[in-house]
Amino acid sequence: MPESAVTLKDVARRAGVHPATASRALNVETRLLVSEETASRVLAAATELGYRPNAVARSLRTRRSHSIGVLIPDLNNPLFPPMVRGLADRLELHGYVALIGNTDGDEGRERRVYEQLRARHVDGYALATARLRDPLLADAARSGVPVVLMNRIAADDSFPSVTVDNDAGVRLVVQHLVALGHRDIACIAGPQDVSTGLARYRAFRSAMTGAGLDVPDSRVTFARAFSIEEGYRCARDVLAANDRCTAVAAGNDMLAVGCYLALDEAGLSCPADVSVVGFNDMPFIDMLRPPLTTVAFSHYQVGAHAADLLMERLNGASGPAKVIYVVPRLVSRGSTGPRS
Amino acid sequence: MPESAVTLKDVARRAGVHPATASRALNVETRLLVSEETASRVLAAATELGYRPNAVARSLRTRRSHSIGVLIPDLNNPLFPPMVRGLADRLELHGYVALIGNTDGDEGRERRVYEQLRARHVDGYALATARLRDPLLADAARSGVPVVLMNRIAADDSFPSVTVDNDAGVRLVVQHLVALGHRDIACIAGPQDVSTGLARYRAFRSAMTGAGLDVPDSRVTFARAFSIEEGYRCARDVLAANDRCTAVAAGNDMLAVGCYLALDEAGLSCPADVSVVGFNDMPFIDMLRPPLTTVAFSHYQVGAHAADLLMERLNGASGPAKVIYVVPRLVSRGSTGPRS
DNA sequence: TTGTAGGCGTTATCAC
DNA sequence: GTGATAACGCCTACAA
Repeated sequence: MPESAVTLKDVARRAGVHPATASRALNVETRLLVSEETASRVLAAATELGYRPNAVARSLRTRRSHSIGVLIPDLNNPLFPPMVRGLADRLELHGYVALIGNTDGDEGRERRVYEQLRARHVDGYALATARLRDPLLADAARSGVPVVLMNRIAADDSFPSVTVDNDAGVRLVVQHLVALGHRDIACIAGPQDVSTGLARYRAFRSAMTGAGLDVPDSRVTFARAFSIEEGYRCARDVLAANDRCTAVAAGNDMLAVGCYLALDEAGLSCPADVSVVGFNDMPFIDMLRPPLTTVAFSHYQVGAHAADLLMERLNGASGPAKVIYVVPRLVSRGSTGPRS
Repeated sequence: MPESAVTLKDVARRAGVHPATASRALNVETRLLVSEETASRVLAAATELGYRPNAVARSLRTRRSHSIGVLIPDLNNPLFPPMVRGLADRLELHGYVALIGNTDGDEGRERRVYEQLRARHVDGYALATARLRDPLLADAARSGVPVVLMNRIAADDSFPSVTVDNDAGVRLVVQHLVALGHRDIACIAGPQDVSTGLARYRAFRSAMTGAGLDVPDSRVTFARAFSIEEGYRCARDVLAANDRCTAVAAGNDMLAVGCYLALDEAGLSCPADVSVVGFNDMPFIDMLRPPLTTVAFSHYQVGAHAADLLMERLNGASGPAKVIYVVPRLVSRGSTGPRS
């Protein structure tokens, strides 16, 4: 296989036409401008020479890089790889490639990666890092680059977004626990500056009220991050309050795992003493002991939908931003049982 | 506000110099060619205007894209995200960005993604997908693009590579099991067409022999993939052979997890009836029940080292290919116990 | 239907 | 030291 030094000019020469004609023949959009016969001659020459168009030169000319910047808060969180897969798979169908950046939830790093990607002239962004009020989003909006939000959405509906229906998910959680006889239910809420944290917390309060149950302040703690460590810390706090809750609704699976650790430490058994419910049904969470009851939805679909919304935008659609809510379902496993 | 349409020409005009001079002033490498005074004038103009160099145009001219293609067999496997992080973090220090492609272990897909990245003129590749004898590698070698291998290496040492020391790791495993009194040890080996599968299997045989222990064929099964499903299938086979092994050494953690399932199904307890050891110490594996005894090493470091080797190559180093072996250690957890 | 020409933004290579 | 000029590979009015 020869070096990819084969250029359009080479193909043209081989086919006995002008480079411009070769270009037209090779581009699907403009092929109809060229005679059937020369077109096939050019195509033949191209394959013979192993011609690969130079994407860089093309980008410079067309001002489209056919690449999408993707910002992920934490690629180590198993929730995100499937989302990235869904996004990248779908983008690939349209000839786009994803540039993935990890931000560690750090605002400065987020900004740096964003600018890096911008310098590479990505055609759009898919952000899984959105905070409810996010200066980065404001900038992005101003710059006019298409942006879609995954998993987390913004406070206003100005961006096309894909997220799980957090309200519905939390309702399922509370219903499940209530059906098992639980009335004293604690909440380990996620960070309140991102939509998933806030929406689930609010939904929890509202679902509890709807069930005629009280939520004293001592039964709510707020995690500063969706991490195992924070789940552990918060669960300890709740347990220390010592008001005998029989179930815990965690803001996501990571927090639930932290909760497991705290229960272990306190010598409490799950679900015999305390039931635990998570959110996300992330990979491997069913392998824990006990397997975690949680709210499931297709992470892959979130990414795939996000790609679709982005493609719409890139193709010039410009109506109001669509917000897609993926439907969740409760997966009942071993971490929840009847009230003791 | 539209894209930062501010170009080098704008900066030059504002600074009252020729674009070429502005270019020299802004490029660290060539700044010394320009007078101190004009340099600072150009820099000032650049910041005032918010100039961002156009990476695409620069690539076209310099034939360097400052991007690296990364091929991952399965991003959903928690082993890989930390490796990608290590790689990307290190690359970023040098102004490079990683384009990540997922291959699903599928050869066709792998080829497609590779070509896609090539069309984008990546400056090099980091491959975590290498088979021992890999046609893709042959092509890559011929094309002259720098390539490094992560985690899996090739049959010959012709590529700079980073991998865990599989031999040492497996020796630790066998020593550990033998010290616990086990003599009847089964092996669930990974695919033999990749280095991790083959090296660990061979090391197992050799370590067993070294310990004076026999390895009948009935105690070895070969997984067709490093997946939970295959681990389950293989473990069932081994158990069906019914020759009372008391320990299982799995080719990696995924296979070990599959082994857990088969043991559960057979009504056997781990570690009371059968001890299980994995390899990789992948994230979350310590949260299983029982927590898996396994061989640990820094996944992040593998990626980081790979980036370093790649940078060396990109900077023109051309000696024989270095192969870095990361040192493993055994992490003893709850899945191994004394021979029953 | 095909050829011509110009330029996307940057940098390398000349002169001055 | 700085300016001029010419590419890098491709696309697209416009002309023929």
